[in-house]
Amino acid sequence: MTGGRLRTGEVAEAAGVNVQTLRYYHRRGLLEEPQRSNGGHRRYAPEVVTVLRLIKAVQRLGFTLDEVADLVDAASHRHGRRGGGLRQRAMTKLTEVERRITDLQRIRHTLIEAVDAGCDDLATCTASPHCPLQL
Amino acid sequence: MTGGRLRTGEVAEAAGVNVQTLRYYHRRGLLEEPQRSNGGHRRYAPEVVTVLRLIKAVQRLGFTLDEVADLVDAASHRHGRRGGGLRQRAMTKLTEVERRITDLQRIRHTLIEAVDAGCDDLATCTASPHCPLQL
DNA sequence: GGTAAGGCTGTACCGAGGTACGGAATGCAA
DNA sequence: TTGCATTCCGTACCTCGGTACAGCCTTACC
Repeated sequence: MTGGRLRTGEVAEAAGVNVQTLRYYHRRGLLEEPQRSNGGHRRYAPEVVTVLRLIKAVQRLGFTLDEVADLVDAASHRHGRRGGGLRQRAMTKLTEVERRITDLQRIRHTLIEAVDAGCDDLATCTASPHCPLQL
Repeated sequence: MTGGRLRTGEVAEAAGVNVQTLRYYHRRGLLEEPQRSNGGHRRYAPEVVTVLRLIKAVQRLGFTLDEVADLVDAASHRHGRRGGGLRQRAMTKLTEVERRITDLQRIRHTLIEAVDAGCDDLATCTASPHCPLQL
């Protein structure tokens, strides 16, 4: 299991990210630097593709790259009660997401009211008594 | 109704925005330039405060400043079928908002699954068969 | 008239998550 | 060995909605 190392472009393609994004993730400390060829080109172990997909999956759950870096970091050198807290972090993120949902639902109701009010013009709508925008 | 003009700081304070924001809105074409004093200081009609509050209200509904500028523009020189379409734009924005809500709800479910799965560490969680993150 | 507060302009910066560019060096196949 | 594709690195740029700063000028009040 030591052969078959991948070059930057191959990794990027396999993981569905841009080559620049890969370099950016290295700079951000999300991804550790792989081996290099004699000429300095990166030679990735194939597993990095899974790591990238994991990063993208966690990101889709609403975690920022800083949070992802933290999580990945915790996961990599977990020894004796270091690393983890994933469950706690997911719960925190969950309440954040729920708050964003209720915000958007309030916005949704206001938009529905605006559509129902039927006025088609800002100036006349805001002047009317059933304008849903409170100024 | 020609007296009582306001200076920049007074308008900003009354509308609850930063002075710089006011200038920024002028640059963006959201707000038309008011009269000036001989020395070049802006002299606002008091109505601009309402306009600012309107902008903020529309923005809270999820419209970008470009869209707000468009709306304000349409409202100001509405003559013969120009201006309007507010209802249509609100409907479009409504479907956008609804899509964001369903996205967030999907994320919410995945987070709940992750919490329920109970694994506290990325590395072990992704290796387990009931990991909710599909890579 | 003096002086402090406030306003003027242009320009730079923030954060988040990338994306693009330029010029040089490397890798790989024919 | 030649030639083209790919990668290297540093740096600049992008969006969005502002915010901050510097250096000078105006206004308002006493």
